[in-house]
Amino acid sequence: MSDQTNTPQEQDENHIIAERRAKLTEWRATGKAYPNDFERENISGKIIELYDAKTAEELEANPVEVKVAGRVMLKRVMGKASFITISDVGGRIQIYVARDKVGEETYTAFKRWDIGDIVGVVGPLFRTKTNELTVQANEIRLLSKSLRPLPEKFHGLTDQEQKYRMRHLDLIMNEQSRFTFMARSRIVQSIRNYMCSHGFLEVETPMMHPIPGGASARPFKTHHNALDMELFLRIAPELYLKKLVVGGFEKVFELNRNFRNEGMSPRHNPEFTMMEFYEAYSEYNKLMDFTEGLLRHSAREALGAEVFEYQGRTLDLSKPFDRLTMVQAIMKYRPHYTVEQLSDAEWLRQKLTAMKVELKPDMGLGTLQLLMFEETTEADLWDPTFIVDYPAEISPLARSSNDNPEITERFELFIVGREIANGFSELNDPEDQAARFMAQAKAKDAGDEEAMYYDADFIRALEYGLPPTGGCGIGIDRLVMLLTDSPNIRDVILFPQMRPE
RNA sequence: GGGUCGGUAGCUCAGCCGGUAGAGCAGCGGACUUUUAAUCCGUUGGUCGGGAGUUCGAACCUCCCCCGACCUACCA
Repeated sequence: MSDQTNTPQEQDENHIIAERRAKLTEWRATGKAYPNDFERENISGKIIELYDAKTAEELEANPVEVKVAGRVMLKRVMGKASFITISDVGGRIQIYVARDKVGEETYTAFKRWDIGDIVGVVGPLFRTKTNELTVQANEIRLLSKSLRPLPEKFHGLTDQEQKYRMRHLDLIMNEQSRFTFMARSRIVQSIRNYMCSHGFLEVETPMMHPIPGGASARPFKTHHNALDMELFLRIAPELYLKKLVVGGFEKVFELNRNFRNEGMSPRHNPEFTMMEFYEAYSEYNKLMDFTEGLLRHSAREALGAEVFEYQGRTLDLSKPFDRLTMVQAIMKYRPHYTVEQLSDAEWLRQKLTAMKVELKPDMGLGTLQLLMFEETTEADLWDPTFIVDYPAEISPLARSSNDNPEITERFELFIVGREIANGFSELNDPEDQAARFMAQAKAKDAGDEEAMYYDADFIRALEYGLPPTGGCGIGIDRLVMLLTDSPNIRDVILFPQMRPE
């Protein structure tokens, strides 16, 4: 396909692959290789669910014939009879293959098939001496030849890098990985259900933006040939979603990818999944209530529990989440600091400088408090905690507090020391928003690469009138990490970004 | 960016004080009609991540580089 694709000559070949290729050549010579006319009718897990309670006698009295297919995971040949274990989407099931049943020719061919091959089997269920529910093969066919050997059958694939680079192999070998991604699917489904059942409309807004907006982050750039224009992969859907609220879709959500051209870490992937929702006539306190409910719902759907273990430590989503300002949070977790100190910009400056935090001269009290919070407390917020009242200067899209123009009606939710969600009462005053954009544009000119652009199109939309609105984004990958006990974001992304091999 | 650990057969891993490479699984040949990581006998696989150096001799010691994991920092 592309230049990067290995040609057959370049592919790593070894004697095992050569041996399997030779078997494939034999197979081609004897008939149709890779047939697609096997009609699979049963799934292993379902068979076990339906018939595992049946005794050997019952199965003999009322034979149950099944047609199963799957990948050969284990193979035990004993002369004229063999056992194999095959794996399909429902799990694993054992097959008994006896020469007397399948015939001499098939049995001889079967003995040359390899672990990793995909086979189709037809026959009745029975119980072995050790009482394992097993399919007695009356027919067995090779459906797909595997040219590459699977990892060692007992230890499986353990190399983290290989698991990420060859997810297909990871999924073949590791039950845990299959479980994680099935759980991810259930979590995403449960979020959709929750949103839809609360009257939200799911929408899709552009991934390619002429002006990247809605967050403070560096974007990926691309180019549209026909329009001969620069485009950016979106860093957030926020501005488009608010336009939809202007348009009268009062409750909308979008569950999809964002792209940020920044560092990678166990908690950051360049493309990640976010669920953003907006609700007219809501505000940040109501959003926090709703977000709590949503997280409990997905925990129940995914795990059946609101209290569970994360990385060996209990995580309890059932209790009401703490709601603290940054100063309150610092004082709760670092009681040796006083309100007076934390309200004193000069004191904070000195303290932060001593902690080797880089400060800019124009940083206000709120930003200094935020830095202090990040430095001392953020990582310790294991139990779910909403941090509220973010400084206006770093929240250019959020509505200012009615009591104090320096702070906004904004929250971030922290769980196990990580940011999981970010929400606020939306800034719906077009003139205020225009002024905030101006300040951002100025910061960008001054060299702040993450500052926002002035988005005239968005201002024009606000000028038609955005109702009072609350909006929130939830990091889906990080939520899935919590609910699947995964320590690394790459464990919950099927094909995480990797350096080229 | 910094720190720690690692890269040896297709896979999982040993390899001590420097003496030129091992096991299990997989593969190949053989035995075996109820096995469970089947077992038993025999057997084929290696640019020891790459390069330079020290040495009579390097998987092992030194230096440089590449790749990865984890921690940390940065970045949201």
